[in-house]
Amino acid sequence: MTAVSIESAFYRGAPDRLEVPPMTTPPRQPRRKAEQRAESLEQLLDAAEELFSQHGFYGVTIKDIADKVGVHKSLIHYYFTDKQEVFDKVMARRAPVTSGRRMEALDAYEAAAGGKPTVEGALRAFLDTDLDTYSNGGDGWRHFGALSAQINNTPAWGAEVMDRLFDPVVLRLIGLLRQALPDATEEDLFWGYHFVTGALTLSLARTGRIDHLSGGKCRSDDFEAIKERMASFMAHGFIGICHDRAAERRKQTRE
Amino acid sequence: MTAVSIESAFYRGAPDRLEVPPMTTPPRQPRRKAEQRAESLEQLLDAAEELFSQHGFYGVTIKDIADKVGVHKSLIHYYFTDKQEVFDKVMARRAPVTSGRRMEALDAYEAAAGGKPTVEGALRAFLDTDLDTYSNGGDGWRHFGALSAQINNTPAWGAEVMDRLFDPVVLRLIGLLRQALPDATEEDLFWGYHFVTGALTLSLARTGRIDHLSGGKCRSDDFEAIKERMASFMAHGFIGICHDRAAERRKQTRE
DNA sequence: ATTATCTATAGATCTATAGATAATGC
DNA sequence: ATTATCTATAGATCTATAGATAATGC
Repeated sequence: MTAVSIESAFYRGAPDRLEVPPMTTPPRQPRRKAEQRAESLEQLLDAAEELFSQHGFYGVTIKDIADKVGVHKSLIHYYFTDKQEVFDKVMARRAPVTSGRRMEALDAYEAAAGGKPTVEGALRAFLDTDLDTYSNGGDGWRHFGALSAQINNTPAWGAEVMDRLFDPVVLRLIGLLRQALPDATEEDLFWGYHFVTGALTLSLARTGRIDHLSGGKCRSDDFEAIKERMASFMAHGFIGICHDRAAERRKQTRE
Repeated sequence: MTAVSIESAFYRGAPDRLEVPPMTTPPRQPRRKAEQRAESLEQLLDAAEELFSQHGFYGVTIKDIADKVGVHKSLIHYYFTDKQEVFDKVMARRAPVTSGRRMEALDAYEAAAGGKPTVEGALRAFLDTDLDTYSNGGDGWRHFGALSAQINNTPAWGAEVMDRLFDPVVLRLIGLLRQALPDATEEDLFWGYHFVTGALTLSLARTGRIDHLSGGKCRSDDFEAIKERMASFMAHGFIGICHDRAAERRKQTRE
């Protein structure tokens, strides 16, 4: 898999300068050892990702991860210094992808909106892009989503690192919301975002709670149903409180 | 503390039949051993609650809990059969309290609304009651809130038990929302609740994320700020999507 | 010659239990 | 006599490391 991405990265780069190959010669067949290493690493990270997402950092042992892949537990110490590094690499694998995609979507939306972004438009670029990533990305993204949801509510597990990584996209979204709602206070924008991210986080966790609560009418896995409602719901929330609270401020000023 | 609540439960019960005391004689001074047992139990549950809320079920050892209280770790096995029971009793201590208070608040609101409940009114009974519980309840409730937030996003830790306990209040809330929004589909009501509970959960976790994201303008601990916005924000969301989606259904029918 | 994987093992920690000790209860 | 707490310890498990073995690389 990684061998494939190395190849495609090579072929994607600067196709108009083929006369300068960056390395000696591109290997015809993927080199076996590099391939083996990449595969083992990926399998271990996949297994760790799934187990961490189900039981949390402390609920998983190095042996659990190795057993799931079918290798000896000491192999983990060959590829990683300790369990914390496994966890960190699980995070480092996908977090920049979702951050990058949302940033691009917000850039594209801002360009398309021509100086007049709407609340729902900005939220759609942010939310629907992410919901697509997590719903079309297969098991790996599904587990990563559940793990992110846990981490989001358990700051002691190194949420600060995650936060710092996502800060730029979030501030980018809030910048667009500020344009769309010039009368909103900063506090209202940030609290609104807080509500949005709480709802998104719970969605990524796919707990199955809504399935049984609704008697089967809704399903945690139904990200299309979430996409149909979430951006619109939250946009009405933003606009509503800004309107209500601006009216209240005017009333207080008059008194 | 437990001695106190036994006493008050005694005095609260049927004050018009004082001639039939249920036990031999109410003890003038609290009995020392019962008091000691109750205190130890409470201290152990307090310590467990705080530690679990920070590190999760598997991140806490029996020794950690005992050390925090200053007793020997084997004492935990005297009061509880195993760690799982400690965890379960931590949950059993406060979960029924928040469930009961919200149920009472919804009953009171329905009676006061005289057949015409509003979305925001119902949400206020549900949300503001809970936010009050968690913000005025001291450290114990603060830790329990953070722990609940973790569990909410980690179904493998016995969230089903919690769910079943909270189902009645949630369905009660949704019943009121259904009255307030007779045109809403069941799916819209349940997904709307899903968004609400995600936002509430993140609030209870008090992660500090919004503090640093907003550069200090908002604080995770500021439950008054949340109360000022949350019910109103969510009510606008509910009304908004029901309106939008009903319009869309009419449009599709016409085509 | 280097790399990937496994075997063996040390040392720490964790849960759980049996039984001793010190306090309160009647 | 009963209850609350502690001591001692067994057995399991966990992390981490040293070193052997079996592959691939040049």
